[in-house]
Amino acid sequence: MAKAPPAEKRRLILDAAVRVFARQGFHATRVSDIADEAGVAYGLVYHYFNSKDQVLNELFLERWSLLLAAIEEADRTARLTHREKLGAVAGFIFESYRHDPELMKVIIVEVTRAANSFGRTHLEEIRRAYAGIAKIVADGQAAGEFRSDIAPRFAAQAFYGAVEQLLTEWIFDDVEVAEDRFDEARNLLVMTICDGLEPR
Amino acid sequence: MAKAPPAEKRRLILDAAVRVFARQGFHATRVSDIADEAGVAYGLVYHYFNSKDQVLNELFLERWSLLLAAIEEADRTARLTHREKLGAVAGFIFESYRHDPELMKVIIVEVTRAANSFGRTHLEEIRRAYAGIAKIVADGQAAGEFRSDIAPRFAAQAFYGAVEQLLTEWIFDDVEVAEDRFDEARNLLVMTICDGLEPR
Amino acid sequence: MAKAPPAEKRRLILDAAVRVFARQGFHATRVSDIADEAGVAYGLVYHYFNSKDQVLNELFLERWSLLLAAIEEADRTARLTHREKLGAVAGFIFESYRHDPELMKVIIVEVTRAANSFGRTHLEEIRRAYAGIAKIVADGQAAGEFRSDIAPRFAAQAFYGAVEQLLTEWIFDDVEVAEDRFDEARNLLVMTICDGLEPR
Amino acid sequence: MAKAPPAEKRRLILDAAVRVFARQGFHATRVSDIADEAGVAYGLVYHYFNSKDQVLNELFLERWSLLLAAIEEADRTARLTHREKLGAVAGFIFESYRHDPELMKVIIVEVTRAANSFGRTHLEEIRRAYAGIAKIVADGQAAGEFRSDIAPRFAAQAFYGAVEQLLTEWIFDDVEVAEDRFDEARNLLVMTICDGLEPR
DNA sequence: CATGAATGAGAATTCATTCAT
DNA sequence: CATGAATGAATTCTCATTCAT
Repeated sequence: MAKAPPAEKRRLILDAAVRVFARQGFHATRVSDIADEAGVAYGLVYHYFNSKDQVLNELFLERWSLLLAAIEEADRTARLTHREKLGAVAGFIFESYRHDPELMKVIIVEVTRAANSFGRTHLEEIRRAYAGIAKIVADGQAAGEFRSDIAPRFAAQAFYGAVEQLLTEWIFDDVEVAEDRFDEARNLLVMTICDGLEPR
Repeated sequence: MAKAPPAEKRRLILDAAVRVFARQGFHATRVSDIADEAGVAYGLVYHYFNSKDQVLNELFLERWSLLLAAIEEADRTARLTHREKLGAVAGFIFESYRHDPELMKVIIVEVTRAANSFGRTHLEEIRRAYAGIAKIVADGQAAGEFRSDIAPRFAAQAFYGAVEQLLTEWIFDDVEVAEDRFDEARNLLVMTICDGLEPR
Repeated sequence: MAKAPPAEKRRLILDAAVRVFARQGFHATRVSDIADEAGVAYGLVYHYFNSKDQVLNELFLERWSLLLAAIEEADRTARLTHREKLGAVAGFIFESYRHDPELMKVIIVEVTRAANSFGRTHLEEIRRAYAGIAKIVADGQAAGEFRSDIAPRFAAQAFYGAVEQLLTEWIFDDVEVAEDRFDEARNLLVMTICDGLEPR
Repeated sequence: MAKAPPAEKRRLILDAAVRVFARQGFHATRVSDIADEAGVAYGLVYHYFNSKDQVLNELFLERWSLLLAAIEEADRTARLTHREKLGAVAGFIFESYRHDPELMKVIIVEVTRAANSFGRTHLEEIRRAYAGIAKIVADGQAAGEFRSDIAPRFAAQAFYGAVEQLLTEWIFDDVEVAEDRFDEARNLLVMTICDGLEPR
């Protein structure tokens, strides 16, 4: 009989933390809330993590590294146009929300939008994503696919800001997002940013 | 001799709160920090406000009502194209940052992007701004100025999200923003959202 | 035109204090509550009184001195039997409640029954009443009207304790006491204490 | 080796609270006083109790339930006359004081006589005791042992009031009560209430 | 690994009292 | 006399973190 993976409770705690962070926010969450939600003893959280902060850090980094990888992959995929690459990035983010809305809520609300706390801590990681998007834009410009009078970095900000704002609305709404909204959001977003609001 | 305005210290406290909230974040700010910064006694904060929360609420509402007014005014100004109306809105927000970056930092970081705390409290007010922008878009569509296959509400989100993301970058950077960046940001943003990234 | 008595507001404050002390208790009453109830400015309370404590002290002493006088008068009134003298004392107390239940509530709850605060402060005054009642009992014993195997001091305690307990019940009930209950209480109390529960 | 009872410190805190409440009164007692007296850390008080109030509530209920049981037992004991039953009740209360004067002080001063705070909270429990005594009187009347022209409830109030007043005197005196005073008090009290002050 | 009792620094809030006008 | 702004000490309760078992 295979032995159970030694640290399955670690995962239990991380997953529970996502749920309570999403529900109450990081600040309003006590360590005991996490333990209760996970069904483990108070002290076990400190057995696996050094602090409450570290739990959030880990959740963030775990997910954010996937985003960075997705951006890089989009960037590397030669058969895609640059517009399609931006679509792939937006699609990955919206898919992430579809897959685990609570985790995405926590990451956005508690980290990427928290300029005074975790946002600052992870600023470098966060900006790596912006840089990745900016690179796609820059390459698109070099290929003549995008206009060149908008700085890539600026375009990346506008793009990412629009994406996050849509997510934020879903988060605020606090209702299940209909399945067809995810693809729609990706398509509309690419359309808006690449084609613009004015008719061609 | 005219009597001194009765509640000048109230203003002193509000202004001091902006500075410390901007510097340390709302959560990390103790009421005594506000009092110290304002140069008044601890208890006076509670003489004028019921709680630390109320101080932030008041700061937010004070400025947000100006934004709502600006959006409405842009909406009402007949001589402007709808593209120009969006430019006016973006311009007002960037100007607000130029005028008082600390206050804008506080409002964005602690309220509009704080979905678990004050963002929720002021959700209605916040959405009033989105609705105002969406109305401009809808009117632009009706006038044939904007394409009609992007929902106004969606476009408003993308627009506002892009604006706020740019502000957030300035906030994170924590360095004085050069004067010419404000107009540039407004123009580029309108260009991006209205014309799109792809060349025409 | 006769000038208004100079310190009528002092009275206003005392009377207001009775009402709020009765309603909320001394500890839960803020000085501002008293001022509000009296319809005067915050600081005026401190113009007339040195402290919140002093307000209560004055209310107590004002009323308690009347009780002491009543006990003495009963004691001095030669035409009364000693049983009638006790009746007069009980009657005065119950009448006091009829006349101003809020004041009596404050005096009993906040002073005579508050062994850790004002009860201790006014212990001497309070005991003066017990001593007065004990003297009536002692005289009754000397006159052969009361049995001599119960110490006067002890009898006085039992008597006063019974009286105060009845008042406490009225206080707890918090409903208007029917008019006929006052005389009834006095008569029954004298009957109980003087004749005893067992049939003669 | 038997494991130490898990919550012995809980008891330590309760006992310490009795001492400090008795010494300083509930209001003048800070939670840190309790912790210091118990020799435990500040926070441990809040580990076991939700608030300072709850500590007092628990002390009260713990002991008051014993009183209620004692009254019921007296009521049930067929071999006793009703006079003896009253004697048993008074005896139990005086014994309680002998056994733990500090606890009785706290209960009387902070609860049963505190009409504006804990007295109100525990009114129902307190009145259960009065009702129990009244039942003994009523049964005594039915048995022809007591006169029937004094309402049982009234008699119970007078009886309990007399008992509590005697305790209050001991409390105020703040000196050790001589051993022989407890039995004497019970006997005299029964004599006073049942036989009356007037000679038979 | 697992438990949860124990610790104690920290922060918000209250409110009696003072004082300048 | 009258006002109410200003002061700041005092105290409760919270909760992250430690640690003995």
